[in-house]
Amino acid sequence: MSTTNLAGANATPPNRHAMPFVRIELAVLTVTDGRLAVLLGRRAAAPQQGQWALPGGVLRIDLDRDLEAAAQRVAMERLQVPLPFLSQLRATGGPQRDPRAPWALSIAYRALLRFEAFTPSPGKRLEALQWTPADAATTDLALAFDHADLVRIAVDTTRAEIDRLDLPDGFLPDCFTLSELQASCEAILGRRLDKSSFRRRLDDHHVVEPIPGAMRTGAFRPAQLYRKR
Amino acid sequence: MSTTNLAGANATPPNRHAMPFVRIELAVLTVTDGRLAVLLGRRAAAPQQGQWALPGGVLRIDLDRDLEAAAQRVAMERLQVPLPFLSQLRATGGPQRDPRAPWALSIAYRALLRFEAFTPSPGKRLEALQWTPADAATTDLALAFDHADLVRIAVDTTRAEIDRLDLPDGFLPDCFTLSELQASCEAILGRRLDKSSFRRRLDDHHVVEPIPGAMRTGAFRPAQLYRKR
DNA sequence: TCAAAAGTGTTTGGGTTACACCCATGG
DNA sequence: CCATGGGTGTAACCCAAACACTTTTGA
Repeated sequence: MSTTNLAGANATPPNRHAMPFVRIELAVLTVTDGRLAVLLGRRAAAPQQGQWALPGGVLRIDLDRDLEAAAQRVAMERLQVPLPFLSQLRATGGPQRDPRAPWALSIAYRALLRFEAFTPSPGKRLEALQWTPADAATTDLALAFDHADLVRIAVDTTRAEIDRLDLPDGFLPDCFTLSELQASCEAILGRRLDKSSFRRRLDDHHVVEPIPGAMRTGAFRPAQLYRKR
Repeated sequence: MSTTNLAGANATPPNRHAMPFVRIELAVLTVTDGRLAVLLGRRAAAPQQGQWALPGGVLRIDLDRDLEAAAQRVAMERLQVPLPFLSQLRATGGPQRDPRAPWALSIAYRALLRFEAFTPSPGKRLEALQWTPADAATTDLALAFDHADLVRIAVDTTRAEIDRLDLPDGFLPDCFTLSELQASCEAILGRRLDKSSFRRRLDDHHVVEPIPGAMRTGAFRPAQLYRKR
Protein backbone atom coordinates (compact mmCIF):
# COMPACT_ATOMS: atom_id res chain seq x y z
CA MET A 1 0.00 0.00 0.00
CA SER A 2 1.20 3.54 -0.48
CA THR A 3 3.22 5.65 -2.87
CA THR A 4 1.71 9.03 -2.57
CA ASN A 5 1.54 10.76 -5.84
CA LEU A 6 3.09 14.11 -5.05
CA ALA A 7 0.31 16.46 -4.41
CA GLY A 8 1.44 18.59 -7.27
CA ALA A 9 -2.09 18.66 -8.39
CA ASN A 10 -0.50 18.43 -11.74
CA ALA A 11 -1.49 14.83 -12.00
CA THR A 12 -2.78 14.34 -15.50
CA PRO A 13 -3.96 17.36 -17.34
CA PRO A 14 -7.12 15.76 -18.59
CA ASN A 15 -6.88 16.97 -22.12
CA ARG A 16 -3.52 15.46 -22.71
CA HIS A 17 -5.27 12.63 -24.54
CA ALA A 18 -7.56 12.90 -27.51
CA MET A 19 -11.17 12.27 -26.62
CA PRO A 20 -13.63 10.22 -28.65
CA PHE A 21 -16.34 11.53 -30.89
CA VAL A 22 -19.38 11.36 -28.61
CA ARG A 23 -22.86 11.00 -30.01
CA ILE A 24 -26.40 10.42 -28.79
CA GLU A 25 -28.65 7.98 -30.64
CA LEU A 26 -32.41 7.92 -30.18
CA ALA A 27 -34.55 4.81 -30.31
CA VAL A 28 -38.06 6.24 -30.41
CA LEU A 29 -40.76 3.59 -30.27
CA THR A 30 -44.49 3.79 -30.71
CA VAL A 31 -47.48 1.61 -31.35
CA THR A 32 -49.04 2.00 -34.76
CA ASP A 33 -50.94 -0.29 -37.02
CA GLY A 34 -51.24 -2.71 -34.11
CA ARG A 35 -47.51 -3.23 -33.81
CA LEU A 36 -44.46 -1.83 -32.10
CA ALA A 37 -42.59 0.47 -34.48
CA VAL A 38 -39.32 2.36 -34.37
CA LEU A 39 -38.62 5.75 -35.86
CA LEU A 40 -35.89 5.64 -38.49
CA GLY A 41 -34.34 8.51 -40.40
CA ARG A 42 -32.80 8.38 -43.84
CA ARG A 43 -29.37 9.91 -43.69
CA ALA A 44 -28.97 12.96 -45.90
CA ALA A 45 -25.18 12.93 -46.00
CA ALA A 46 -22.16 10.71 -45.74
CA PRO A 47 -21.26 8.52 -44.06
CA GLN A 48 -23.91 5.95 -44.94
CA GLN A 49 -25.81 8.51 -46.99
CA GLY A 50 -29.26 7.28 -47.92
CA GLN A 51 -29.21 4.51 -45.33
CA TRP A 52 -31.79 4.20 -42.62
CA ALA A 53 -30.53 4.83 -39.11
CA LEU A 54 -31.62 5.93 -35.68
CA PRO A 55 -31.81 9.69 -35.38
CA GLY A 56 -28.78 10.97 -33.54
CA GLY A 57 -26.37 13.80 -33.10
CA VAL A 58 -23.20 14.99 -31.52
CA LEU A 59 -22.94 15.75 -27.82
CA ARG A 60 -22.39 19.47 -27.35
CA ILE A 61 -20.62 20.28 -24.12
CA ASP A 62 -21.35 23.95 -24.62
CA LEU A 63 -25.09 23.35 -24.82
CA ASP A 64 -25.99 20.22 -22.87
CA ARG A 65 -26.51 20.14 -19.11
CA ASP A 66 -26.32 16.37 -19.00
CA LEU A 67 -26.78 13.35 -21.22
CA GLU A 68 -30.55 13.41 -21.11
CA ALA A 69 -30.61 17.10 -22.01
CA ALA A 70 -28.33 16.29 -24.90
CA ALA A 71 -30.77 13.66 -26.09
CA GLN A 72 -33.58 16.18 -25.92
CA ARG A 73 -31.63 18.76 -27.89
CA VAL A 74 -30.80 16.17 -30.53
CA ALA A 75 -34.48 15.34 -30.75
CA MET A 76 -35.33 18.96 -31.39
CA GLU A 77 -32.72 19.20 -34.12
CA ARG A 78 -33.55 15.97 -35.92
CA LEU A 79 -37.23 15.49 -35.22
CA GLN A 80 -38.33 19.09 -34.62
CA VAL A 81 -40.30 18.14 -31.53
CA PRO A 82 -39.49 17.69 -27.85
CA LEU A 83 -38.84 14.18 -26.65
CA PRO A 84 -39.92 13.55 -23.07
CA PHE A 85 -39.65 10.40 -21.00
CA LEU A 86 -36.27 9.18 -22.09
CA SER A 87 -34.48 6.25 -20.56
CA GLN A 88 -30.86 5.35 -21.13
CA LEU A 89 -30.20 2.11 -22.93
CA ARG A 90 -26.42 1.70 -23.08
CA ALA A 91 -23.16 3.09 -24.36
CA THR A 92 -21.11 1.56 -27.14
CA GLY A 93 -17.79 2.66 -28.49
CA GLY A 94 -14.88 1.69 -30.62
CA PRO A 95 -12.54 2.82 -33.35
CA GLN A 96 -14.46 1.40 -36.30
CA ARG A 97 -17.92 2.60 -35.53
CA ASP A 98 -17.96 5.82 -37.50
CA PRO A 99 -15.65 6.82 -40.36
CA ARG A 100 -15.81 10.46 -39.35
CA ALA A 101 -13.68 9.93 -36.30
CA PRO A 102 -10.92 7.62 -35.14
CA TRP A 103 -12.99 6.56 -32.14
CA ALA A 104 -16.73 7.00 -31.73
CA LEU A 105 -18.80 6.62 -28.58
CA SER A 106 -22.59 6.59 -28.65
CA ILE A 107 -25.03 6.79 -25.77
CA ALA A 108 -28.38 5.36 -26.79
CA TYR A 109 -31.66 6.55 -25.33
CA ARG A 110 -35.14 5.15 -25.69
CA ALA A 111 -38.58 6.74 -25.62
CA LEU A 112 -41.95 5.04 -25.99
CA LEU A 113 -44.54 7.56 -27.15
CA ARG A 114 -48.13 7.69 -28.27
CA PHE A 115 -48.37 7.77 -32.00
CA GLU A 116 -51.10 10.42 -31.98
CA ALA A 117 -49.24 12.72 -29.61
CA PHE A 118 -45.94 12.73 -31.44
CA THR A 119 -45.53 13.95 -34.98
CA PRO A 120 -41.89 14.41 -35.80
CA SER A 121 -40.69 15.86 -39.07
CA PRO A 122 -37.25 15.42 -40.59
CA GLY A 123 -34.82 18.04 -39.33
CA LYS A 124 -31.23 18.76 -40.16
CA ARG A 125 -29.29 15.98 -41.89
CA LEU A 126 -32.33 13.79 -42.45
CA GLU A 127 -34.07 13.33 -45.78
CA ALA A 128 -37.01 11.46 -44.35
CA LEU A 129 -38.46 9.87 -41.27
CA GLN A 130 -40.39 6.66 -41.18
CA TRP A 131 -42.04 4.42 -38.63
CA THR A 132 -40.85 0.88 -39.25
CA PRO A 133 -42.21 -2.22 -37.55
CA ALA A 134 -39.73 -3.07 -34.83
CA ASP A 135 -39.12 -6.63 -35.85
CA ALA A 136 -38.59 -5.78 -39.50
CA ALA A 137 -36.15 -3.01 -38.60
CA THR A 138 -33.71 -5.43 -37.04
CA THR A 139 -33.91 -8.02 -39.78
CA ASP A 140 -35.03 -6.78 -43.20
CA LEU A 141 -33.43 -3.37 -43.34
CA ALA A 142 -29.68 -3.04 -43.11
CA LEU A 143 -29.44 -0.18 -40.67
CA ALA A 144 -26.42 2.08 -40.67
CA PHE A 145 -23.60 1.65 -38.17
CA ASP A 146 -24.50 -0.74 -35.34
CA HIS A 147 -28.00 0.61 -35.01
CA ALA A 148 -29.67 -2.74 -35.54
CA ASP A 149 -28.17 -3.85 -32.22
CA LEU A 150 -29.48 -0.73 -30.54
CA VAL A 151 -32.98 -1.29 -31.90
CA ARG A 152 -32.92 -4.86 -30.67
CA ILE A 153 -31.92 -3.73 -27.20
CA ALA A 154 -34.57 -1.03 -27.17
CA VAL A 155 -37.27 -3.46 -28.20
CA ASP A 156 -36.22 -6.15 -25.75
CA THR A 157 -36.04 -3.85 -22.75
CA THR A 158 -39.35 -2.27 -23.66
CA ARG A 159 -41.09 -5.62 -23.96
CA ALA A 160 -39.61 -6.69 -20.64
CA GLU A 161 -40.98 -3.57 -18.96
CA ILE A 162 -44.45 -4.13 -20.37
CA ASP A 163 -44.29 -7.77 -19.35
CA ARG A 164 -43.83 -6.84 -15.73
CA LEU A 165 -46.40 -4.01 -16.02
CA ASP A 166 -43.72 -1.39 -15.45
CA LEU A 167 -45.44 0.97 -17.89
CA PRO A 168 -43.13 3.69 -19.16
CA ASP A 169 -44.40 7.24 -19.01
CA GLY A 170 -45.27 8.84 -22.29
CA PHE A 171 -47.15 6.20 -24.13
CA LEU A 172 -50.42 6.46 -22.27
CA PRO A 173 -52.93 9.26 -22.71
CA ASP A 174 -54.22 11.03 -19.63
CA CYS A 175 -57.19 8.75 -19.52
CA PHE A 176 -57.96 5.49 -21.23
CA THR A 177 -60.08 2.39 -20.92
CA LEU A 178 -58.63 -0.88 -19.77
CA SER A 179 -59.31 -2.42 -23.16
CA GLU A 180 -57.32 0.33 -24.85
CA LEU A 181 -54.46 -0.26 -22.44
CA GLN A 182 -54.59 -3.98 -23.06
CA ALA A 183 -54.56 -3.48 -26.82
CA SER A 184 -51.47 -1.28 -26.54
CA CYS A 185 -49.65 -3.84 -24.44
CA GLU A 186 -50.59 -6.61 -26.82
CA ALA A 187 -49.26 -4.59 -29.73
CA ILE A 188 -45.96 -4.00 -27.97
CA LEU A 189 -45.54 -7.59 -26.90
CA GLY A 190 -46.79 -9.03 -30.15
CA ARG A 191 -49.09 -11.52 -28.46
CA ARG A 192 -52.58 -11.67 -26.99
CA LEU A 193 -53.22 -11.27 -23.28
CA ASP A 194 -56.03 -12.65 -21.19
CA LYS A 195 -58.44 -9.90 -20.21
CA SER A 196 -59.19 -11.16 -16.74
CA SER A 197 -55.62 -11.89 -15.73
CA PHE A 198 -54.42 -8.62 -17.18
CA ARG A 199 -56.93 -6.66 -15.13
CA ARG A 200 -56.25 -8.53 -11.92
CA ARG A 201 -52.56 -7.96 -12.38
CA LEU A 202 -53.14 -4.27 -13.04
CA ASP A 203 -54.83 -3.71 -9.74
CA ASP A 204 -52.66 -6.04 -7.70
CA HIS A 205 -49.74 -3.89 -8.78
CA HIS A 206 -51.69 -0.64 -8.39
CA VAL A 207 -50.73 0.41 -11.89
CA VAL A 208 -53.84 2.40 -12.72
CA GLU A 209 -56.78 3.97 -10.90
CA PRO A 210 -60.31 4.68 -12.10
CA ILE A 211 -61.26 8.30 -12.69
CA PRO A 212 -64.45 8.71 -10.69
CA GLY A 213 -67.41 9.31 -12.90
CA ALA A 214 -65.46 9.41 -16.12
CA MET A 215 -66.76 7.03 -18.74
CA ARG A 216 -66.07 6.51 -22.38
CA THR A 217 -69.36 6.29 -24.26
CA GLY A 218 -69.51 4.78 -27.70
CA ALA A 219 -71.35 2.29 -29.76
CA PHE A 220 -71.87 -0.14 -26.91
CA ARG A 221 -71.67 -0.33 -23.17
CA PRO A 222 -69.78 2.64 -21.68
CA ALA A 223 -66.34 1.93 -20.26
CA GLN A 224 -64.73 3.23 -17.10
CA LEU A 225 -61.82 5.58 -17.76
CA TYR A 226 -58.55 5.16 -15.88
CA ARG A 227 -55.38 7.11 -15.33
CA LYS A 228 -51.90 5.87 -14.55
CA ARG A 229 -51.12 5.07 -10.90
CA MET B 1 -24.34 -1.12 -50.28
CA SER B 2 -22.56 1.71 -48.63
CA THR B 3 -21.58 5.04 -49.95
CA THR B 4 -17.92 5.72 -49.75
CA ASN B 5 -16.90 8.18 -47.21
CA LEU B 6 -15.74 11.11 -49.27
CA ALA B 7 -13.17 12.50 -46.99
CA GLY B 8 -14.36 15.99 -47.32
CA ALA B 9 -18.02 15.36 -47.77
CA ASN B 10 -19.32 18.46 -46.26
CA ALA B 11 -20.96 16.59 -43.49
CA THR B 12 -19.89 17.83 -40.11
CA PRO B 13 -16.22 17.70 -39.45
CA PRO B 14 -16.59 15.84 -36.23
CA ASN B 15 -14.02 17.74 -34.30
CA ARG B 16 -15.62 21.07 -34.84
CA HIS B 17 -16.99 20.76 -31.32
CA ALA B 18 -15.07 20.13 -28.15
CA MET B 19 -15.60 16.65 -26.80
CA PRO B 20 -16.12 15.74 -23.16
CA PHE B 21 -13.57 14.25 -20.82
CA VAL B 22 -14.43 10.54 -20.99
CA ARG B 23 -13.65 8.22 -18.13
CA ILE B 24 -14.31 4.63 -17.09
CA GLU B 25 -15.28 3.86 -13.49
CA LEU B 26 -15.09 0.37 -12.03
CA ALA B 27 -17.48 -1.00 -9.44
CA VAL B 28 -15.76 -4.22 -8.38
CA LEU B 29 -17.80 -6.27 -5.95
CA THR B 30 -16.96 -9.35 -3.94
CA VAL B 31 -18.18 -11.36 -1.00
CA THR B 32 -16.01 -11.18 2.06
CA ASP B 33 -16.71 -11.45 5.72
CA GLY B 34 -20.16 -12.75 4.87
CA ARG B 35 -21.21 -9.57 3.12
CA LEU B 36 -21.19 -7.91 -0.25
CA ALA B 37 -18.28 -5.47 -0.49
CA VAL B 38 -17.10 -2.94 -3.01
CA LEU B 39 -13.51 -2.09 -3.84
CA LEU B 40 -12.68 1.55 -3.13
CA GLY B 41 -9.47 3.42 -3.80
CA ARG B 42 -8.14 6.39 -1.92
CA ARG B 43 -7.29 9.11 -4.37
CA ALA B 44 -3.64 10.10 -4.34
CA ALA B 45 -4.09 13.45 -6.03
CA ALA B 46 -6.50 16.27 -6.60
CA PRO B 47 -9.31 16.55 -7.24
CA GLN B 48 -10.80 15.02 -4.12
CA GLN B 49 -7.37 13.97 -2.90
CA GLY B 50 -7.58 11.56 0.00
CA GLN B 51 -11.23 10.76 -0.65
CA TRP B 52 -12.47 7.27 -1.31
CA ALA B 53 -13.76 6.63 -4.82
CA LEU B 54 -14.29 3.92 -7.36
CA PRO B 55 -11.12 3.11 -9.28
CA GLY B 56 -11.29 4.70 -12.70
CA GLY B 57 -9.33 6.22 -15.49
CA VAL B 58 -9.43 8.09 -18.74
CA LEU B 59 -10.57 6.46 -21.96
CA ARG B 60 -7.60 6.22 -24.33
CA ILE B 61 -8.66 6.13 -27.93
CA ASP B 62 -5.14 5.24 -28.96
CA LEU B 63 -5.12 2.16 -26.75
CA ASP B 64 -8.67 0.87 -26.30
CA ARG B 65 -10.45 -1.33 -28.80
CA ASP B 66 -13.83 -0.70 -27.20
CA LEU B 67 -15.33 0.34 -23.90
CA GLU B 68 -14.87 -3.00 -22.23
CA ALA B 69 -11.23 -3.13 -23.27
CA ALA B 70 -10.84 0.33 -21.82
CA ALA B 71 -12.25 -0.89 -18.53
CA GLN B 72 -9.79 -3.78 -18.53
CA ARG B 73 -6.85 -1.50 -19.23
CA VAL B 74 -7.95 0.83 -16.42
CA ALA B 75 -8.12 -2.18 -14.12
CA MET B 76 -4.55 -3.11 -14.95
CA GLU B 77 -3.38 0.43 -14.28
CA ARG B 78 -5.20 0.99 -11.03
CA LEU B 79 -5.51 -2.49 -9.57
CA GLN B 80 -2.55 -4.22 -11.21
CA VAL B 81 -4.59 -7.28 -12.11
CA PRO B 82 -6.85 -8.23 -15.01
CA LEU B 83 -10.56 -7.74 -14.55
CA PRO B 84 -12.68 -10.27 -16.39
CA PHE B 85 -16.46 -10.60 -16.58
CA LEU B 86 -17.40 -6.95 -16.79
CA SER B 87 -20.90 -5.71 -17.38
CA GLN B 88 -21.84 -2.17 -18.24
CA LEU B 89 -23.90 -0.29 -15.70
CA ARG B 90 -24.63 3.12 -17.19
CA ALA B 91 -23.21 6.37 -18.45
CA THR B 92 -23.47 9.67 -16.64
CA GLY B 93 -22.29 13.06 -17.73
CA GLY B 94 -22.46 16.74 -17.07
CA PRO B 95 -20.46 19.92 -16.69
CA GLN B 96 -20.05 19.82 -12.91
CA ARG B 97 -18.95 16.27 -12.41
CA ASP B 98 -15.19 16.74 -12.43
CA PRO B 99 -13.25 19.96 -11.91
CA ARG B 100 -10.54 18.84 -14.30
CA ALA B 101 -12.71 19.33 -17.31
CA PRO B 102 -15.62 21.50 -18.39
CA TRP B 103 -17.71 18.42 -19.15
CA ALA B 104 -17.08 14.92 -17.85
CA LEU B 105 -18.65 11.69 -19.04
CA SER B 106 -18.18 8.41 -17.18
CA ILE B 107 -19.08 4.90 -18.26
CA ALA B 108 -19.43 2.66 -15.23
CA TYR B 109 -18.69 -1.06 -15.32
CA ARG B 110 -19.32 -3.74 -12.74
CA ALA B 111 -17.55 -6.98 -11.93
CA LEU B 112 -18.44 -9.51 -9.25
CA LEU B 113 -15.40 -11.57 -8.35
CA ARG B 114 -14.31 -14.20 -5.88
CA PHE B 115 -12.41 -12.66 -3.03
CA GLU B 116 -9.79 -15.41 -3.01
CA ALA B 117 -9.15 -15.23 -6.74
CA PHE B 118 -8.67 -11.50 -6.95
CA THR B 119 -5.97 -9.64 -5.10
CA PRO B 120 -5.61 -6.13 -6.42
CA SER B 121 -2.94 -3.74 -5.26
CA PRO B 122 -2.99 0.03 -5.56
CA GLY B 123 -1.65 1.20 -8.89
CA LYS B 124 -1.06 4.62 -10.32
CA ARG B 125 -2.89 7.51 -8.62
CA LEU B 126 -4.14 5.41 -5.72
CA GLU B 127 -2.73 5.52 -2.21
CA ALA B 128 -4.67 2.53 -1.00
CA LEU B 129 -7.35 0.04 -1.84
CA GLN B 130 -9.95 -1.26 0.54
CA TRP B 131 -12.92 -3.58 0.47
CA THR B 132 -15.84 -1.77 2.05
CA PRO B 133 -19.20 -3.33 2.91
CA ALA B 134 -21.53 -2.33 0.12
CA ASP B 135 -24.23 -0.82 2.27
CA ALA B 136 -21.79 1.24 4.33
CA ALA B 137 -20.12 2.56 1.18
CA THR B 138 -23.27 4.29 0.02
CA THR B 139 -24.19 5.75 3.38
CA ASP B 140 -21.33 6.21 5.86
CA LEU B 141 -18.49 7.19 3.58
CA ALA B 142 -18.77 10.32 1.48
CA LEU B 143 -17.50 8.99 -1.80
CA ALA B 144 -15.89 11.34 -4.31
CA PHE B 145 -17.81 12.66 -7.30
CA ASP B 146 -21.12 10.88 -7.84
CA HIS B 147 -19.68 7.49 -7.06
CA ALA B 148 -22.14 6.74 -4.29
CA ASP B 149 -24.88 6.64 -6.93
CA LEU B 150 -22.81 4.29 -9.04
CA VAL B 151 -22.22 1.95 -6.11
CA ARG B 152 -25.91 1.91 -5.35
CA ILE B 153 -26.71 1.00 -8.94
CA ALA B 154 -24.05 -1.70 -8.99
CA VAL B 155 -25.35 -3.23 -5.79
CA ASP B 156 -29.00 -3.10 -6.83
CA THR B 157 -28.45 -4.66 -10.23
CA THR B 158 -26.23 -7.34 -8.74
CA ARG B 159 -28.80 -8.25 -6.10
CA ALA B 160 -31.50 -8.38 -8.76
CA GLU B 161 -29.43 -10.78 -10.83
CA ILE B 162 -28.82 -13.08 -7.88
CA ASP B 163 -32.49 -12.91 -6.98
CA ARG B 164 -33.47 -14.34 -10.32
CA LEU B 165 -30.58 -16.81 -10.23
CA ASP B 166 -28.88 -15.13 -13.15
CA LEU B 167 -25.47 -15.80 -11.66
CA PRO B 168 -22.75 -13.57 -13.11
CA ASP B 169 -19.59 -15.24 -14.29
CA GLY B 170 -16.52 -14.69 -12.22
CA PHE B 171 -17.71 -15.10 -8.69
CA LEU B 172 -17.99 -18.86 -8.65
CA PRO B 173 -15.02 -21.21 -8.47
CA ASP B 174 -14.81 -24.04 -10.99
CA CYS B 175 -16.49 -26.37 -8.57
CA PHE B 176 -18.40 -25.79 -5.39
CA THR B 177 -21.00 -27.34 -3.14
CA LEU B 178 -24.58 -26.18 -3.11
CA SER B 179 -24.19 -24.97 0.45
CA GLU B 180 -21.24 -22.83 -0.55
CA LEU B 181 -23.24 -21.37 -3.42
CA GLN B 182 -26.15 -20.67 -1.12
CA ALA B 183 -23.91 -18.96 1.40
CA SER B 184 -22.52 -16.69 -1.33
CA CYS B 185 -25.98 -15.75 -2.53
CA GLU B 186 -27.12 -15.06 1.01
CA ALA B 187 -24.13 -12.80 1.56
CA ILE B 188 -24.86 -10.85 -1.59
CA LEU B 189 -28.54 -10.48 -0.87
CA GLY B 190 -28.08 -9.83 2.81
CA ARG B 191 -30.74 -12.30 3.85
CA ARG B 192 -31.16 -16.01 4.50
CA LEU B 193 -32.53 -18.37 1.87
CA ASP B 194 -34.37 -21.63 2.32
CA LYS B 195 -32.19 -24.58 1.41
CA SER B 196 -34.88 -26.67 -0.20
CA SER B 197 -36.45 -23.92 -2.29
CA PHE B 198 -33.05 -22.65 -3.35
CA ARG B 199 -32.03 -26.06 -4.63
CA ARG B 200 -35.28 -26.71 -6.41
CA ARG B 201 -34.99 -23.35 -8.12
CA LEU B 202 -31.41 -24.08 -9.11
CA ASP B 203 -32.29 -27.17 -10.99
CA ASP B 204 -35.57 -25.91 -12.43
CA HIS B 205 -33.52 -23.16 -14.05
CA HIS B 206 -30.65 -25.52 -14.95
CA VAL B 207 -28.18 -23.18 -13.32
CA VAL B 208 -25.68 -25.79 -12.17
CA GLU B 209 -24.84 -29.40 -12.86
CA PRO B 210 -23.22 -32.03 -10.65
CA ILE B 211 -19.69 -33.07 -11.47
CA PRO B 212 -19.93 -36.88 -11.60
CA GLY B 213 -17.97 -38.49 -8.85
CA ALA B 214 -16.55 -35.28 -7.45
CA MET B 215 -17.22 -34.83 -3.77
CA ARG B 216 -15.99 -32.43 -1.16
CA THR B 217 -14.88 -34.33 1.92
CA GLY B 218 -14.51 -32.62 5.22
CA ALA B 219 -15.44 -32.88 8.80
CA PHE B 220 -18.87 -34.31 8.12
CA ARG B 221 -20.90 -35.90 5.38
CA PRO B 222 -19.26 -35.42 1.95
CA ALA B 223 -20.98 -33.03 -0.43
CA GLN B 224 -21.54 -33.31 -4.15
CA LEU B 225 -19.54 -30.79 -6.17
CA TYR B 226 -21.22 -28.77 -8.90
CA ARG B 227 -20.17 -26.54 -11.77
CA LYS B 228 -22.04 -23.69 -13.41
CA ARG B 229 -24.58 -24.56 -16.10
C1' DT C 1 -23.92 -42.15 19.73
C1' DC C 2 -23.85 -37.45 18.95
C1' DA C 3 -23.02 -33.09 16.51
C1' DA C 4 -22.93 -31.10 12.22
C1' DA C 5 -23.65 -30.68 7.72
C1' DA C 6 -25.81 -32.91 3.33
C1' DG C 7 -29.81 -33.75 1.20
C1' DT C 8 -35.15 -34.80 0.50
C1' DG C 9 -40.06 -34.65 1.02
C1' DT C 10 -44.67 -32.43 1.99
C1' DT C 11 -47.85 -28.59 2.83
C1' DT C 12 -49.33 -24.09 2.01
C1' DG C 13 -50.09 -19.89 -0.29
C1' DG C 14 -49.55 -16.25 -3.88
C1' DG C 15 -49.95 -15.17 -8.37
C1' DT C 16 -51.19 -16.25 -13.23
C1' DT C 17 -53.54 -18.64 -16.87
C1' DA C 18 -57.53 -20.35 -19.17
C1' DC C 19 -62.02 -20.09 -19.78
C1' DA C 20 -66.72 -19.37 -18.80
C1' DC C 21 -69.99 -16.33 -17.75
C1' DC C 22 -72.93 -11.91 -16.86
C1' DC C 23 -73.86 -6.79 -17.97
C1' DA C 24 -74.99 -2.60 -20.54
C1' DT C 25 -75.88 -0.24 -24.67
C1' DG C 26 -77.22 1.29 -29.64
C1' DG C 27 -79.26 -0.17 -33.39
C1' DC D 1 -83.49 -8.82 -29.04
C1' DC D 2 -79.06 -9.28 -30.49
C1' DA D 3 -74.43 -8.08 -31.66
C1' DT D 4 -70.69 -6.07 -29.41
C1' DG D 5 -67.61 -4.79 -26.31
C1' DG D 6 -67.27 -3.98 -20.96
C1' DG D 7 -66.65 -6.40 -16.90
C1' DT D 8 -66.45 -10.51 -13.28
C1' DG D 9 -65.95 -15.18 -11.28
C1' DT D 10 -63.81 -19.79 -10.78
C1' DA D 11 -60.88 -23.77 -11.20
C1' DA D 12 -56.37 -25.34 -12.41
C1' DC D 13 -51.68 -24.69 -12.40
C1' DC D 14 -46.96 -23.16 -11.48
C1' DC D 15 -43.71 -21.55 -8.51
C1' DA D 16 -41.64 -20.67 -4.36
C1' DA D 17 -41.67 -20.38 0.91
C1' DA D 18 -41.79 -22.75 5.13
C1' DC D 19 -40.68 -26.41 7.70
C1' DA D 20 -39.99 -31.05 8.97
C1' DC D 21 -37.58 -34.83 8.09
C1' DT D 22 -33.82 -38.49 6.77
C1' DT D 23 -28.83 -39.50 5.62
C1' DT D 24 -23.94 -39.58 6.15
C1' DT D 25 -19.83 -38.63 8.11
C1' DG D 26 -15.79 -37.68 11.88
C1' DA D 27 -15.00 -37.53 16.39
